[in-house]
Amino acid sequence: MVEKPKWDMTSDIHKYPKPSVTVDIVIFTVQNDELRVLLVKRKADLKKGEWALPGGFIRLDESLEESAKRILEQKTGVKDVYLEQLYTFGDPFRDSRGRVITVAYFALIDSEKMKIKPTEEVADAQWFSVYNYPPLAFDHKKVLDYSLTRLRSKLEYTTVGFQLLPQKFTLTELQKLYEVILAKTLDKRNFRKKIASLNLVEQTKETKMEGVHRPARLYKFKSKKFLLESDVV
Amino acid sequence: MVEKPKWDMTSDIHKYPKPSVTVDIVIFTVQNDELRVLLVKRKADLKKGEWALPGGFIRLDESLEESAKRILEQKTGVKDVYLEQLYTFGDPFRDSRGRVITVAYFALIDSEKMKIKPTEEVADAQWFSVYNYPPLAFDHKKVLDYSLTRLRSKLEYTTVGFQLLPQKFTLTELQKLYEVILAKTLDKRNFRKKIASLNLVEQTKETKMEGVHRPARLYKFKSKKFLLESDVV
DNA sequence: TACCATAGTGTAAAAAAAACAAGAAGAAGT
DNA sequence: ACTTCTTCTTGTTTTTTTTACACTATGGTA
Repeated sequence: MVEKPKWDMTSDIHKYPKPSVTVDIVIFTVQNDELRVLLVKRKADLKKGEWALPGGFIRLDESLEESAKRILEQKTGVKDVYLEQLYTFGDPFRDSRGRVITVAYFALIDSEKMKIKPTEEVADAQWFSVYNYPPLAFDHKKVLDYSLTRLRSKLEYTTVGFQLLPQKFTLTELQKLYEVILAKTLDKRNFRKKIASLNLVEQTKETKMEGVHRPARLYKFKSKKFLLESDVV
Repeated sequence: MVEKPKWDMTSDIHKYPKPSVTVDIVIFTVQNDELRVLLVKRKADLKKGEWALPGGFIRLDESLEESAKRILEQKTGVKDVYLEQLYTFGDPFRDSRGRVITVAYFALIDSEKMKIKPTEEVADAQWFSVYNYPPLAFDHKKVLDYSLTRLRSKLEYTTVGFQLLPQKFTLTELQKLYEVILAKTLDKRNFRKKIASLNLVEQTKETKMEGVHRPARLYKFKSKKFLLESDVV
C-alpha cells in the first residue's frame, strides 16, 4: 500500500478563506420518447424533502471528475457513462449554510443501463420529464436549464446523442432520440442521409420487430473511441 | 451601510474538508498581428519567479465572476472587457501547497485598452505570443491550451472576436484578426460577404490611412448587446 | 392473400460556401 | 499632370450542403 502524498499545510495559501465545493450532476436519459432527468429528494438538514440534482461534497484526494463518477455511481448504480463538465456555479448566497461552489456535470445514460435496479441509496431518486419537474432546491433550476441548452447545442455538432442509445439500435430510434431532445421533427430521408455521411454507424445482421409491421434493421456504432473525438470544447 | 448577510456556520456542511479555490484568467489580445496572452511572474512563496496565468484566491463574499473581474483589474488595470468562464481544473495535486481548485476564465481585450500604462501591480506582467511563451507553473499550460481551442472554436460560430478590436476598425483589420487567431488565411471577398450577411457592422464616414495607398473605410459594431447574443453555451 | 403499419429509399430545388480577378483610390515621385 | 505604387473594394461562377418531398418494401396478422 502506497502512502498517499500530502500537501504543505504550512503554506500561506491556507490563510485564505475556503469555500465548500460540491459536484452536482444533471443525469439525462431518454425513456418513452421523453427526455428525462434524475432528481433526488433531499435528506440533509437544509431543504429536506425538496427535490434537487444529485450531488455531494468533493473529497480532497479525488479529482473533480472522480467525485462526479463516485456520486453518479452512488446515486444511480451505474458506471462508465458519458460525463462532461458543464459549468461552475458560485454565487455567494446560493446556499444559506455557507459559501458553496458547485461544479456541475452532465451525464448521459442509455435507456438500457438506466433500468438497473435502484439500491437503497437510490430509493428516493426519480426520473422526471425535463418539461415537467417539481421545484428544485438551490439554483438547480438554473443548472438544469443550462445543461439542457448545452445538450441540445452539442447534439447538433457532436455525437453525444449516441450515448443515450444501447449498443444496437434502429435508425428510427436514433432519429426519435434527436427529435425528443431537440423538440422538433426531422425528415426521415434527410436524417438517414446525414447519418450515413458521418460514417459512424454500421449495419448489423439483426433486425428488430417493434409491432405488427416490417422489422427494422439494427445498427451499431463503429467505434466507441470515435464518439468523443469531436467533443472538444 | 447594510450589514452583509452571513451563513449558518453551525451547519453540518462545514464538517466536510474544504479546498482552496482560485480564479485564473487567460487574457488574450491581438497585437502586431499576433495572438498574445498575458502572463505574470510569480511573487508568492511557491514557484517564485516562474511565469503563470494571472490569478488569485476568491473571496467568500464575491461571485466567481466578480473575483475574475477583480483579479483582471488588479493585473491589467482594465475593466469592462469580455469575460467568460472556461473550465474548472481540480486535480488533487496540481498545487503542492494544498488542494487548490481553479476556475479558469478567459478574457479578450482590444488592442487599444491593452495599451494602458502598467501600474505597480502589473509591473511584472508581460504579453507573450501564444506560440512562444516560457514554461508555466502548475497546470497552466493545460489551461492555456484549452482556452486557445475554445477561443478558436467560438470565433467560428459567435462574434467574440469583435471584442478584440477597438470601436472603429477596417474590414482588413477584422479579417486579419480572424486569420491570426485561426492561423489560416481567408478569402477577402468571401470574408466580407460573410460579415455583411451577419448584419452586425455598419460603415462610418471615416477612413483610415495606413500607408501610401488607398485608405480603408472604418466600420463600427451596430450594437454592443448584440455581440453576446450568440454566446450561449 | 389482402391488409396494416412502419421500414426503407432517390431526386430536384434552394441555399450556403468556395474559388477566383480586375478596377478604384489616395500619396508620392517625376 | 501624369505615372507608379500599394492596398481597398467589389461580383460571378462553381461546388457543396441542405431542404423539400412521395412511393415501394416487408413481415405479421386476420
